[in-house]
Amino acid sequence: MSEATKERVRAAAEQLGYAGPDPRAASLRRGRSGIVGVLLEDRLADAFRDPINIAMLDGIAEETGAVGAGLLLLTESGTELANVTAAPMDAAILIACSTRLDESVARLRQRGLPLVAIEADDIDGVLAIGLDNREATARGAQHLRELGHSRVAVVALPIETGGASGPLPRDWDERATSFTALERLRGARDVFGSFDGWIADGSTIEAGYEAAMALLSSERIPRPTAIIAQSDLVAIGVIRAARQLRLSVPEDLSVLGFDGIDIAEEYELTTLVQPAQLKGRAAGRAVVELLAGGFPEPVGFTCELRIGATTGPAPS
Amino acid sequence: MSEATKERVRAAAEQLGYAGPDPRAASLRRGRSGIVGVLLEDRLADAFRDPINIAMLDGIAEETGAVGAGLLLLTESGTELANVTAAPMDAAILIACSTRLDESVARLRQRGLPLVAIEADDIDGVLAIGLDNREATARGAQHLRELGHSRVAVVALPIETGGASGPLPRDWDERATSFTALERLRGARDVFGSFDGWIADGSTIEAGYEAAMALLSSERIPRPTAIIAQSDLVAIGVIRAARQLRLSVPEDLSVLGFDGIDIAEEYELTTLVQPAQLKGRAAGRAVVELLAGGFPEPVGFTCELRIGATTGPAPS
DNA sequence: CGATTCGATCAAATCGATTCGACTAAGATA
DNA sequence: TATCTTAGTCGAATCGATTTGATCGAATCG
Repeated sequence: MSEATKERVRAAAEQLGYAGPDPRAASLRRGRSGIVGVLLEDRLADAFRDPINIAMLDGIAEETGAVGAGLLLLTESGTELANVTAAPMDAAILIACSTRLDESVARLRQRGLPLVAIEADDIDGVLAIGLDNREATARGAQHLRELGHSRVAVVALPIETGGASGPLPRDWDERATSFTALERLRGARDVFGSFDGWIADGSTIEAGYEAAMALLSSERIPRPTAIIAQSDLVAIGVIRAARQLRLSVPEDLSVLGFDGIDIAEEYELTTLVQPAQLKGRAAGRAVVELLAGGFPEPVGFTCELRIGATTGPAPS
Repeated sequence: MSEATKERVRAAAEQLGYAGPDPRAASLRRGRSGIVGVLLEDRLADAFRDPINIAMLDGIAEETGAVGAGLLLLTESGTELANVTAAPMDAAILIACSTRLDESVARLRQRGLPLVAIEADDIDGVLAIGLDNREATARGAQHLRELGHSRVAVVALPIETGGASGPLPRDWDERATSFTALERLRGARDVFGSFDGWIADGSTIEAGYEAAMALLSSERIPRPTAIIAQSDLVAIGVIRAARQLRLSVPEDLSVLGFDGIDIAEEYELTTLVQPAQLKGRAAGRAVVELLAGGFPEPVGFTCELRIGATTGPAPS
């Protein structure tokens, strides 16, 4: 096209007040909107309070951003089911969703969207990005056992959406719908058989504090010598509760975390370090491949046990 | 419609493999996609590292989610300019964007989208959600002056996109494009006239630590008796650097923060508490109103000076 | 009983970019 | 010179839901 013509077109567009090609029309015709949905279980503030989720999201953004796709945040709460149905996205990434029963996931599948799930049950047609939650927790538990601990308690992440915090029910294996929490519980059981536990209100320091207070000052159950926390934030809360109760860590109480977030290093937390950003990147890359018509393989990541200063020999 | 007909339709849809109404087509016809864009200056991981942004985003989500709109995350980096142009959104919220010159903002305006800017220069047709950055900083600075400080230094947030960390240039008033950093610098100038300063690498503890190390161990400039940090995270970094250098806070060095994030309370930080979530809510509500054809008013929020344990009388 | 109205049903036009096919013109080759 | 490419233009069909206007039947009212 000649430069003069270009200019003439530009001028005409200007005069007519043409605001540029309408993305809506383009996406209808092309069948692509350039949007990848990210479905989060929690409400936004909760989801982003945990550095793990942020790292994952960042990994996702890195890969999807590279092909010019935007990230649409979707939460399952309330009226937003409409959102899941009506959002013009090309694919979706499910983060920590209870995929088994969930209605929104069903809708997404029904729409025929390529789906990638991070840490979820295997589902037909949904590409899984996994983490060895169970084995990793077992490894951490084994570490505690080797230190002589036998009376351990678990502070679990919420095991079902909308569930309240409180003592971990005996039948958690049947009741839990949150995949990650469930797998980590199983890992603890693999080593210790049965144990007491408390469900925290989320992956936050405060929730960990509350839970540990309940566990450590209960008259109903004997005080554990070690606590397996299902996240580092929770573990930090546990440590604070112990301090509050004048228990020293690790002399009186050993604390095991999960995640390996930055702040855990300051506390010299013994924890299971997971590659959160890589997980996100893998999910992002999988989505990109799926959209390009490829057939990406499921990916599984493993955690590394990092021994810090919060676990020690069981008190005699 | 009769129940029988309904069922017949449903069956037919099932048989034809109809995947539900196509949101792309609906959004073309209706002229609405149900998506609100959120334009962030930083890359995602940086933006979400600061609890302030998360709180804001949560506030936004609360209001936009209530009308069934999803949030599309957009960053200005690299190839994503295409994104800003091609994303099918109904409106956009600009967070901490350098609105004056920015190309992406120009594109958004050109597209005729309703725009809401949080903490930005006034622009025609862009609804402003403001914060009294300048006055609040001045109030904090005044507090320091009343404590007898005269040699203060500022650790500033990045004053331009892509700018490196380093000493604060004398001509910051002309060079800065980041509205928030600029206003807070002006607030400090209102009270102290001139001062030394260092530009941090972002709103993180590490960046604050680096900056304070540079400021406090410099041989070029006399050691300040107080440091004005432009965010709480930075302030915490400053405190750590002071500790590292065996300076006690507030005896040897007073530290003033900004934001009032949760973690600041643990440090008993003297800081300017801003209503971050309200800011987000206001922006969200404004967008909703704009989309409904209303004419919302600009909103301005104010910070509250919370005096903690990190500021004290200047050493004699 | 005829006329009016209300509701339901259906066909057609619309949103705006993209893509496909046809057609034209200019240049290259036999 | 005639034919065949190649490039470039242009009109028309398409994506799929929504909305409007028209048509029809039934029920109500005078």
